[in-house]
Amino acid sequence: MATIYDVAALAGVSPATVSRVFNGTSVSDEKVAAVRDAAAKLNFTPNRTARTLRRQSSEVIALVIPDIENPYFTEMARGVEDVASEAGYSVVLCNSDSQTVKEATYLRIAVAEHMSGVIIATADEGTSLDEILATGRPVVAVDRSTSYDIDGVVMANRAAGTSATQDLINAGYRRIAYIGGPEHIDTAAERAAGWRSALSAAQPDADIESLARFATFRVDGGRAAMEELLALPEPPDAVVAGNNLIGVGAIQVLTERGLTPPKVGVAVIGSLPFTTLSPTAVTVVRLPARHMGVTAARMLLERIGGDTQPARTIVLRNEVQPASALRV
Amino acid sequence: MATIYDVAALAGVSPATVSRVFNGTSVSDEKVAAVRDAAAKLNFTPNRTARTLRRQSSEVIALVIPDIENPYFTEMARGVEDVASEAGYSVVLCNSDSQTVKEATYLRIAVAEHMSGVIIATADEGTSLDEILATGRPVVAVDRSTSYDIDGVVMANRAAGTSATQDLINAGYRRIAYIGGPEHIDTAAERAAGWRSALSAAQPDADIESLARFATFRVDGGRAAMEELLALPEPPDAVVAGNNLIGVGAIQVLTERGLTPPKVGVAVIGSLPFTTLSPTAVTVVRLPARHMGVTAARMLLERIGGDTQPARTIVLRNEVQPASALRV
DNA sequence: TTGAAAGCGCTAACAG
DNA sequence: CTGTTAGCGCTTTCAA
Repeated sequence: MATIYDVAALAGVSPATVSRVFNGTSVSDEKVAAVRDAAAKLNFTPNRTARTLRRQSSEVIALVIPDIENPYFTEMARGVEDVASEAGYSVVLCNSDSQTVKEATYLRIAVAEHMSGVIIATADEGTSLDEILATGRPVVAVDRSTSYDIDGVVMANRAAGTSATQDLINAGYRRIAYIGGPEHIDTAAERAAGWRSALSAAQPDADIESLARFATFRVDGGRAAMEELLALPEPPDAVVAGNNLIGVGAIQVLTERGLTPPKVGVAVIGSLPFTTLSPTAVTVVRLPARHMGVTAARMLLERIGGDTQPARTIVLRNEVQPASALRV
Repeated sequence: MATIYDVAALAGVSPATVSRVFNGTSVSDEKVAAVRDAAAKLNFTPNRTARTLRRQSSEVIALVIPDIENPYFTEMARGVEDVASEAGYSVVLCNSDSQTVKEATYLRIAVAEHMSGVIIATADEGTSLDEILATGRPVVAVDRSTSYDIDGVVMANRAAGTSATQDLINAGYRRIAYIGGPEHIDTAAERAAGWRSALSAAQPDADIESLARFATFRVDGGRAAMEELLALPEPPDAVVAGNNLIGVGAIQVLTERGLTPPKVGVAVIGSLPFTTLSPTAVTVVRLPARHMGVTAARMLLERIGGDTQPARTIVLRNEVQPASALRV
């Protein structure tokens, strides 16, 4: 690979001038032309590693997510990527697999590779951001909030839980179960709280807690919990799914048993991007995942640019897309 | 951040010795201990940028895929990641969005960042690997084959097309349409060829081509094509979907019109990871995406390790999971 | 086995 | 506006 020295020699200028041309500082027009010519002739691409070493920062941001196979997070990733690449930044996608150990490894790499910032959907309460924050790098939390004083973007989780439940109540369902993610994840807890409040308001005397299940935020979690609920002496006639994958699992089990929605009512918090259901059968509380990514990326870029205002948390509203099929 | 010099000073050795400790070359036991102590005390992490600059290569591989929101590719990414991280490599996921321009940018970054190798599912025929190959870096093609003499891992696409179609024929369907990806993508062309041969063998006199549609490899592509097919004077009674997302789109349209499979027969090439259909309603030709990622990563790692055997192409077999629901 | 020293390619003072 | 120069932190000969 050609270096800045080769270009300088060919263009008859100093290496510093070549550097300046590629960094937009003032250089006379003729020299700019000469340098560009030479660079093109040599097929020169600046060596990013050297630049990074020298500058102590690179135009790369890390995006750490707990599950790369969840469309919710990939949709968010698209949002991040679009904003970042627009601004000349590349995005490195890191899959923590919900493990704080992997998370820590990626965070360490981010520092060791001089990345300019991090957007992270934390695995759980145990996530430590102390080290990365100590380096002064900006970090933005997405989807899940943290105990750190940093920027964040979250969904209106409690409201999502309430709307989902309310829609089912309005449709005439009575025994409305809830299947959520692990209780120690704040999004899961909030959504459950929304379900609880909507349901207990409608049915003050009902035994609500026996209808709650906490699973993993994955398809098999939803399946297992749904099976458990159906095995109850008095099974539910509807269910609120705490995220998209749980929703898929629950619907799969229902379908396999001939209880296809709306025979049993289903409301899902999160979109079902690849659903093959009739669009009117299930209530969906759309979570603006892409928008969350866009917002987070913008905030991070501002911080990278030197913005020092106090930490903000932005809460994104959801949109309810009610099931219109009649109950059977 | 602490540097190698800080550690050296604290441990009472030379920087070179510290480097050796972290690179596994021979150092006396006492010094190893001293260095490790000092490193721990200072919370030292080697600066990867500096190492990369010096070594002219880094333990990072790039994975370039055309659609990060397609579960097929994220499943593959998981396979790559698992193998790579096992071997101490990080994976940078790059989304080309099926655009050769974006692809070229990422390839250039891979070089400029001294990454050790690339696994790429090319956007289309127009993809140029000349530059990256000229740097001597190993490149492995996945999913789609290229015109270059490099390692590759592909699915048995033609066989997939045949099996899918044959299964529908066996189930008694007659007018079996095909919706595939863009014809200039070789996977799409091969799968179509499989459909064509199976169908023309079974129905030598039928006008097959009027039942073929070429769309994008996305949900909306599948939807549009399915609508077109249903608008035909003599609509098909079954359809083969060229990939998972096309399948989703086609099934959505059918469901919306009350033609839920198996009323109209559907065979999908690729898994439907988040399907909410009855598992017996649709024929699925499972493509081992994770396995493809694993295989590609292993091959790449071998090449990075200096393996110079002639380029290999590995073809992965699929597994047909027939619909068992009876035709209605 | 160990240390001294020379860069990897680039940027950013500092001079001019 | 332009060139000279000194490193960024690490690895790797080369000597000892």
